[in-house]
Amino acid sequence: MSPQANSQLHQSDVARSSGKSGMSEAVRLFGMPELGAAGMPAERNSEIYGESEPADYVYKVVSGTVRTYRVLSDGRRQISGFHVAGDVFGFELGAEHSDSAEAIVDCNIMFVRRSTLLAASQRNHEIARVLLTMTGHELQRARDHSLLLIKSAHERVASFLLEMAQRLSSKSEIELPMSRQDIADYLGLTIETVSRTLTQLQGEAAIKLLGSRRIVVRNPSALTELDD
Amino acid sequence: MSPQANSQLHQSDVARSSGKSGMSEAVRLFGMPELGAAGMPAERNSEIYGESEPADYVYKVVSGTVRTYRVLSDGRRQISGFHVAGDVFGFELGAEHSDSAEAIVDCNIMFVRRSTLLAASQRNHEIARVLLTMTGHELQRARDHSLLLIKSAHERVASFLLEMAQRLSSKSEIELPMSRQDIADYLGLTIETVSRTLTQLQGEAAIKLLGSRRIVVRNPSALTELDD
DNA sequence: CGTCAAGTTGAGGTTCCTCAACGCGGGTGG
DNA sequence: CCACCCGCGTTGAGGAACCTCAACTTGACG
Repeated sequence: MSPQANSQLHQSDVARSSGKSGMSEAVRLFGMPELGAAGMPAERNSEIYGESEPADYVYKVVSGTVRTYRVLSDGRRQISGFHVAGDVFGFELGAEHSDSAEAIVDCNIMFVRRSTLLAASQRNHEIARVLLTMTGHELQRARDHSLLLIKSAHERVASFLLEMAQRLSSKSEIELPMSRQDIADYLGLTIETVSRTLTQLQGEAAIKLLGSRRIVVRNPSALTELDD
Repeated sequence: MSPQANSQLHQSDVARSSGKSGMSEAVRLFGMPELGAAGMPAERNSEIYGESEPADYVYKVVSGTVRTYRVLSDGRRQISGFHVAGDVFGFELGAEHSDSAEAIVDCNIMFVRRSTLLAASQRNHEIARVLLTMTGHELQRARDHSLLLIKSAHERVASFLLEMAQRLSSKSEIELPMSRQDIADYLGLTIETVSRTLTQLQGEAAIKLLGSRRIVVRNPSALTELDD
């Protein structure tokens, strides 16, 4: 599925994204009238773009959560990142996407043409700077993810919970939009190991499970010790 | 160790870097007179910059091989990349380096001030474009590295050999500049597992070991099958 | 020829995966 | 309204992959 001209949301609807600290530059970027950003809904589990499709658009999450992932020939899937409101995804340097993107829950998405963005960056230094900063942030996240993958299962789950607590909740209670399978594929573990580890963390009084997707961080320092 | 004004190599000495396909843009970048690139030697195992030091310089390998890495609090080390002649490293968006860099063998290194580079990119669209492309390449490599880390030991070692064969040799014979410990820390394995896996690959007639650092790829397709 | 770092090999242990059964909850149809 | 079903999650038992610890080998260099 590629974005069509039938943008079913008005810009005014999608412009009030949450835009957490740090990434607010990307919010401004999509708000620039010269880029002609449009909006569209993406329903749960629908594909936004696929690996090796032409990378003609760059996307921003307005609401909901998106996963980007790559699959190996034998079907193993690695989720390279979760993208929440305010996050930009799908920006590539090559002509084709190197990963796929799917909505985890019903989402609202904005998009701009990549060619428009690149052309604008030739004229506008500010846009060029934001593009570089965005790519640099992605690089940072990719490296953090690599570092995550050399840790033990306990440490990976703890790091994941801290990351999610920081990114999608202000309080200590986390509402996870993704399934155990998504978490497992992000952490390079199996769903059973993720489940067992969460149970263990609860046993250590580090967290409390309120239903499978609601988690309270009870003892953040216990998680932080596992994180670094 | 930070680069000093005492550039002990003339530009003419260091300008003839090998500059393999693709990354040749970076070569041109360091050749631009307005950037005032300078050169320096870096001897085997010496630090080029350290984690959380100010990221005042951007570097390019002229000759030799460099490792960049991060360490966890308990001493585990992850090598995020090996950098050979023509590769750029040490470019950060933040004020501080997020990894460390060391020369694996005696190297010649060029460097430019980051502030000079960023200032130049404001005036020169070509430089801005090269910076973005460079960062994008790094992003691609970081993601490939993440994907590597979810594979089995066999697959990781095979992928590593293919990567090295492609990057630092034209023939099928590879001369590895790095130790087993470096390889292990790059692949998220132990030296024993790396050693055993190489022995096994030799047993499967996929490779031939000529001394610990010289390897002949005997059956590339056997490695490629493990790679994707 | 001796020394020392680097690499290899072996034995045993730990972590995580695999396969399987069971539990829970939300939706649908009788 | 209840019963059933089905996807999702949890728990258990056993096995495979990789790690740890230790001994031995190799090769480079004085």
